[in-house]
This record gives sequence, structure tokens and C-alpha cells, in this order.
Amino acid sequence: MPDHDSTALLSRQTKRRRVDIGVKRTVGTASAFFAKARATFFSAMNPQGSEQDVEYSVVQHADGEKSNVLRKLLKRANSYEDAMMPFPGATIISQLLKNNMNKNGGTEPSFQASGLSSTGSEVHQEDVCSNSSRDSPQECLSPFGRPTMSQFDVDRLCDEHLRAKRARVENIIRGMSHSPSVALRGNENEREIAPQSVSPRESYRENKRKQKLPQQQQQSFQQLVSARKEQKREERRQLKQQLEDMQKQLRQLQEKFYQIYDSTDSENDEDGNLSEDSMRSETMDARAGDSVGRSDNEMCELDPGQFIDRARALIREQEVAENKPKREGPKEKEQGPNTFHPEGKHLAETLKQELNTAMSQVVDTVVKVFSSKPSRQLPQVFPPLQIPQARFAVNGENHNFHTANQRLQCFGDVIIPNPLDTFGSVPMPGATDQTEALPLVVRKNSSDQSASAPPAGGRPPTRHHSPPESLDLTRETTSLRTKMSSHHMNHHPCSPAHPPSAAEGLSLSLIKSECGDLQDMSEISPYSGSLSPNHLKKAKLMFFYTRYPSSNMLKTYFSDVKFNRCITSQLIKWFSNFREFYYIQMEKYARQAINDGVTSTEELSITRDCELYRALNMHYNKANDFEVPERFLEVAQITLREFFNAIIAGKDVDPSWKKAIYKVICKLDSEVPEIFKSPNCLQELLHE
DNA sequence: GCTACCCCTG
DNA sequence: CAGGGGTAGC
Repeated sequence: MPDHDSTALLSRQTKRRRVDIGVKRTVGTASAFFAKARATFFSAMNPQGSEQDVEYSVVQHADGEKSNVLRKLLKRANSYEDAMMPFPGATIISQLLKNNMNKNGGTEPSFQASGLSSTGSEVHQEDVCSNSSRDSPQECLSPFGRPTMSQFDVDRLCDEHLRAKRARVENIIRGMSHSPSVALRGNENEREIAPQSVSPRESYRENKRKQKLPQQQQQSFQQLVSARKEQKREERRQLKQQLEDMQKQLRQLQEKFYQIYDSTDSENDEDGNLSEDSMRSETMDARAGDSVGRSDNEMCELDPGQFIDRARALIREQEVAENKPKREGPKEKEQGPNTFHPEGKHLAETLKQELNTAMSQVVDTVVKVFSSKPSRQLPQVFPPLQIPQARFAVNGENHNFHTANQRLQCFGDVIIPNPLDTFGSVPMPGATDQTEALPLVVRKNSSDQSASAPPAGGRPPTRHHSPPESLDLTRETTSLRTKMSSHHMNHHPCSPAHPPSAAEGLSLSLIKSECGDLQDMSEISPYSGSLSPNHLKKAKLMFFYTRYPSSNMLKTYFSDVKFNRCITSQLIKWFSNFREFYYIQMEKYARQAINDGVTSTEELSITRDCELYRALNMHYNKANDFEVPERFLEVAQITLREFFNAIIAGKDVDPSWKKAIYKVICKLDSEVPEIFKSPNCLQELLHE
């Protein structure tokens, strides 16, 4: 029995292990029946494997089904041994014993057969079976079959042989008519509580059988019936006692509940009644479900110890269930504002206060966290506010914009001084501009911001008080833009490996440019690794000698520049742009000559007076402070004639018709004077 | 795949 | 003049 009690509390896996242990432990004490059943079980589970293997597999891998089967067998064996133990759930035990005995067959092999075949009452038997169960005759046996097998009954039956057996059968039948019919009415929980309702037909049959019984059998039958009734009464009494105890507990809890909340209104009474009613019904359900209403299979699953544990667990569940609604009741009532009790109101107020306090704390915490990182968070939260100033400074076009673009002036005036006010009262002049420039500022690192911050962080409007010379900078603006673009090309996209130095370089160039130090770029040069406007000018002058400079040549002639991929690309791009303009002009004048009626290339010549030359000179030598080499005039004339001939020949229909011209022109590059190799070549050249 | 170049747009 | 897309050669 202790084994069974503990087994009910163990987990499934533990059960498996215990099952295995139980197998070995109970082998010695089990009856031959169990040994046989065990062998049968194992052979059924694994017909090919040895017994040891099967046991191992059961322990290690047996699923719930296997363990259940094994457990059933064990329980049956043990319950068979413990069958005579007085026990409140005797009906369950009886049923288990009935099943064991019936399925065991060999225990009392002649029980059924003799009882049915020798009495000549097959008709009655079959009739009963047909009414109680459609299953095998064994199923017709009453759950009370086992208690009838007390020593007294057995002795009597042994003496009276056939008639006694008949009496037992009749007793079983009788018992079935009084006890809940497991086979047919397993789920009718009310049956145990409500008075037994016997159908007229059954009652008639019963009476009919009673009349047929001999007096002796009537006597023994009456004894058995009375014993059965006594047992049933005891069972019912105990269940009733349980119910009363639980109701008592419920009342106590209800009293406590009302004491706490001083409930006086009827609504709460209704709640209490409801919960009590529900509890009562649940109690009944639990009781009926455990003792009566369980299905046959479930009953077979439960051994006596498990049954007790199950009942206790259900009682505990009931207790929990009846406690729950009471504790949750007031909380639910708080949701209805008009149904507050004084204490409920107080509780509600307290809860509200607590919620407010908690919310306040949360808000404070969030604000605290937010304000504790102003340097990091605020710039990211309000990035657009620094866009205008940064954009102007970085692009170097702030002067022009400040004089020409009133909208951007508004940005400088309004937004920059107090960024936080922007979100308050100051209207936004152009939100689109802000969002457009936003990525530029966000991408900048702290050093960039510090570089651009001085004009912005302080008082941007002071730039409208800048010296006049800084406002009108047509030439300087171009130079500055070139310088900026040089920095941009050099540092921003092309030097990701050195962001700090890039930022420093950019900052330095910005400061220099804003100081108006633009006249003497040669003093600023070399720009340690960057291209200056003078570099651009120098490149333009070099174009007069070479249209297709190699990268090595560029490195040679721009020795003051720290070359990298970006510098090289930028220089190449410069010359590409030079050529582009050059060829455009050539094509343009070639077509113009054709339109003017020129028929021969002989008529095409380039002099320093011609329009084409002026255009080219204006583009590459705007200041006209450099004497264009004569060779460039020759090459330009050759190029113009190439275009003229190609267009005359109609080669311009080919999309790549210019490639042939490029091929020719690229061979006409001449040597660039050595003086261009000097970093100060511009000074030397322009001073001449 | 990288590079240079052309072509186009802004 | 810068920048981007497309393309061809290496």
C-alpha cells in the first residue's frame, strides 16, 4: 500500500522507473498470475527480444502506453492482494477485483460457466446481460461481486454449490440494479445523489426473479443485499461527510470574506450564493466523478492508493476553487465604479494612487535617462537644426546663399540660434530643405560638428556682419568650392580608414577658407594630400600640353599632393571633363563650319583670334595670364578637322564615331614643361 | 572585378 | 565641375 500511495504522487517518468523496480520487487511476492501476466506482457511488447532487453527498453524508452499497461498489471496484482482491506472506495476496489478475476479467468474458471449452464436460467441471465451490458457475460458481473466473496459467503456457496452460485449471480444482478451501472450510466453523477430510480420493467423482472428464488437463497440473498446496502450507506455517508465538511469550510471562508468587506448588500450575497452553488455542484461532480461517475476504464486505472490520493487532490482543488472566487471577487467588483463598498472604494483609491506613483516614477526615470545623455541624444533627436549652418560651411557656399537665398537666410536667422525653440513657437520656413539636408549632418562626427559649430554654435547672425569682401567672392567661391570638393573627394568618401584625420583636414580647410585666406593659395599649398584650386588651375594649364595624361604623369606633376585613389580619380576626372568640354567645342564649331558652307578642311584653321580659341582659352585660362602654347593651336585645329571630316562623311550616325577622333588626338599630346613639376609653378608662370 | 572612359544630368 | 550610370578592356 505505501508503494501505491507514493506512486500516485510521482511523475510519469518516475512512475516508469518505479514500475520497473516494482516488477523486480513484486516478482517474488506476486502470485503465479502476475508472473504469468508479466511474461505475457513482455512477450507481447517485444516478442523477439529477451526479457532483460525488454525491461531495459521499458525503463529507458517506454512510452506512456507501455508504462500504463505495466502499471495496470502491477496494480491489479497488488490490489488483488489488498482486496480485503476495508477502504472507503470499496466499490472501486471491487470493480478492479472484478476485472482482475474475470480477465484472469483461471482463478475461478467454473464460476461463470457453471453458473450459467447448469441452472437453466440462461434466459434470465441473457436478459440481464442484455439490459446491463452488450459486452461479454463477464461484464454483466456487478462491481459488488468481490465483496460477496467474503469468507462467510464462500463457505456457504461452497456448501450449497449450484444454488449458492446462482444466488451469487442473482445477487450480482440485484446489486447492479441498485448500484450505478458502470457500463451504461458511468457518467450519470446524479445517480448517486438522487434516489435510485428503477424502471418499472426492471422492477418487474427483479420481483419476478425474487419470486422464483428458493427460501434459502432468499435468506442468503437478503443478507448479501443488506451487507451491500450497508456498504453503500457507509460510502454515501462518508461522501456526504466530505461534502458537509467542504460546505462548512466554504461557510467559514464566506464568513471571513464578509468580515473583511463587511458586506451588506444583496449583490454580494448573490455572489456568495453563486459561488457556493457552483462550489456545491463542483463538489458533487468531483465526488460523483471520483466514486461513482468514473468510466470503467478510468476506474481500472486507479488502484486504491491512487484513488485516495485522487480524492484528496480533488478536495484540495475544491478548496482552492472555493477560495479563489472570494479573493478575486472584490477585485472584479472594483471594475464597476458604482458597486464599491467603502473598503472597495478605499482599495480602489489606494490602487489608483499606487498606479499614479508608479507611473510618475516611470516618467521620471525615462526623463532622467533621457536628460543624462544630452550630448549624445539631443543632436540625434534634433539633427535638422544644425543642417543649414553645416551645409553652408561645408559647401563653402554660405556667402552666396546668405545674400541670395532669403529662405536660407531665414534658416540662419531663426533656426540656428535656438534649436529647441524650433519645435515650440517658431514656424518652420522650409521643412523640405531640412529633411533634405538631414543626412549630411547626421553623418558627421563630433569633430566635424565642432569644426562647423563655431559659426553655428555661437551666433550665426554675426555672419551677416561679415566683411564685404567675404560676401562677394565670385572667384573665391569657385576656388573655395573646388577646395571643398577636393577635401570632400579626398577625405570623405575616399579615406574611410582615416576619419579623424579627414575631419581635421576638413576643419582646417574650413577655418582657412572662412578667414578669407584665399588670395595666395600657394602659401596654403601644399595641402598635404588634397587638391587645391591652384591644382585645378595648374591642371587646366597642363591641358594645353596634354589631353590624356597618365596617372604616373599626374603623380609626377602634382608632387605636392599625397596621392591616393581618390586624388588620382579626381585628377583623371578633371582631365576627362577638360576633354569633354574640348570635344564639345570642336564638334560644335565643326558643325557650325559645315552649316556656314565650309566644304574643305583647308578652310578650317585656329588662330588666337578665332571664336573657338577664345572659348577654349576662357575655359582653361580664364585669367588669360598664361600664354597658350602654339602646339595646342595645332592640335585644336587637327581636332576640329577630324570632327569636320567625320561629320561630312556622316560618321556621326555611329554612336561611337568620336572614338576614332579620340584615338587620333590622344597621340598628339606633347611634353609638359618641367616647370609644371614644381609646386610653385603657378607663381613662377603667372609672374612671368 | 577593377579601372578608365563616355555620356548625361545638375 | 561633380557625380552617376553604362560599357569595354585588362
